[in-house]
Amino acid sequence: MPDARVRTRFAPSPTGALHFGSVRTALFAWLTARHAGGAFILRIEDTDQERYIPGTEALILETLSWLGLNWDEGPEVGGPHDPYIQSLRIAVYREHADTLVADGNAYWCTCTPARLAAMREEQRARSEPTRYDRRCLTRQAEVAVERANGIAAVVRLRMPDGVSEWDDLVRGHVSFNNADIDDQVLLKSDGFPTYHLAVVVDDHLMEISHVIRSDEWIPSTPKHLALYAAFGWDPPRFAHVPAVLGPDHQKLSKRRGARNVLEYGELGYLPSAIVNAIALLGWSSGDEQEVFTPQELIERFTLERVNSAAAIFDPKRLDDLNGIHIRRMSTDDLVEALEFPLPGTSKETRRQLIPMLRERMVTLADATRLCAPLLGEIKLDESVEFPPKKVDQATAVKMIDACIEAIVDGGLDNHAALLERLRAVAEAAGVKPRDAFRVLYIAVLGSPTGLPVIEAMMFLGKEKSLQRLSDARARLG
RNA sequence: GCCCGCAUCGUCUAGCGGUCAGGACACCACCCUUUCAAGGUGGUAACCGGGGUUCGACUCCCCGUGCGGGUACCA
Repeated sequence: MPDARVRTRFAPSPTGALHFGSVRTALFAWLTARHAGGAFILRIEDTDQERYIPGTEALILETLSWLGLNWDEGPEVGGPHDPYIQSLRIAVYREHADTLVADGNAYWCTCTPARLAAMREEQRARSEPTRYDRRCLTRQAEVAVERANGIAAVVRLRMPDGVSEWDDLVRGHVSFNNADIDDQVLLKSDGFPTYHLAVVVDDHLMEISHVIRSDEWIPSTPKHLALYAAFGWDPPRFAHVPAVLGPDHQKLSKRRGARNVLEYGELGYLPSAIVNAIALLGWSSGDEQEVFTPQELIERFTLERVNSAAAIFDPKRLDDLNGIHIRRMSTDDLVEALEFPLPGTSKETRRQLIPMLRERMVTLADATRLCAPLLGEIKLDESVEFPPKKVDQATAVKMIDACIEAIVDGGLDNHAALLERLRAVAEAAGVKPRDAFRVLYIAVLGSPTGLPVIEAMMFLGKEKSLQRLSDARARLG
């Protein structure tokens, strides 16, 4: 159902590069917007000055762009709700916090961190939930004096009584008893808002219709709902997507080695394959299709089909999908994509290589290894048996001599004739072609495996091929 | 401690009271084959445990267990 009113956002904090977990959340939000024909907004949540890591903001934009997750409003492109960087919107949050205090939905608090810590410790000891005891709420006149005297103060949400509940698009009905929920700090003593205040104010002001975020936010949602109610605003729909776990069953995190998604590009993974792989982490189409282009994903994706259980990322699955996406690429696109793994080659050279390469790459980087014997000299590897197993010296000599002879006679243009002639020699020697041909692979490529040998020789040309064959012939004695 | 969530092959998942529990990755075998791949065919492999509800539970309810998350003047 096209619905231009659907507005989703991805709101990362610039505290590090994006990993598969965060990118998947971004993807789900992007797909939801694109599926509906709505808008996708990017907002930078940099309200924590302590954790800010310079440069990561640029990294985030680069990652999303590389993956093709384009945003309609946000950094670089602007939009009607500019700025989209929270540290530039401090006045807005401050104003809203004042309103909350004026209406009695929030209050100033001057409790010290030390008192708070002691309080929580006692609560734990009594098996009670840890939450602010509202000491300052009962002494607001004194707090006002303290503030006037320059004592550090924060604004806390006055969590209402009752129950908080909502129908989560992936979880279904969720409810919390408000008595278990803390009076959250909304404005820190440094004047910056906490996430909770900023996210609600911005999501409302930016007209976000669907808040799609990771499920670690579930316990905070009652606080957000209380804020919407306090402001008199309609809350958005919520969709809490499950976590992505690493092979150790722990949540993906930078510490513990979760890779920066951009690194996958350097390793030769395609954006479309990565998008496909992470979409399948928690989402399924409902039929048996598992290979999707980004466009197909846009058509098929709905939040209702997102699974609520955490998923472990499987690199093998990405490899499989990457190979499939490479095989489905057009030759022109491959010519471009191969420039990085095959530096210094011409477009024409890459075009010639592609037919041999296409079915053999898991990542684009495999092209480097596979093409090395064709683009440079072969390296003699001591560990490569020559002649190979199941082939005796005499047969090896016959294969090489026959190959040299055939090339001298007929050149390299007639692929079929050359193949036929070599097969005949192998059979006459009583050796299976599969074994006998290994001799040629080692001679021409330096390895018993690799690109198809006749095609490789055609690429190398007559002179170079003959040279390698006679070098190998000499090694056989 | 307190609160919340999740639970099907090793992994990602389908399933929405009655199925031989399906697919994909990985793995194994075979076929194809100039190597390696790719492709094709087949195979091994799962409903966390215990109670209910029901004529009948993977499916609904409860308890337990396990795992994850929250519990901050971090997001």
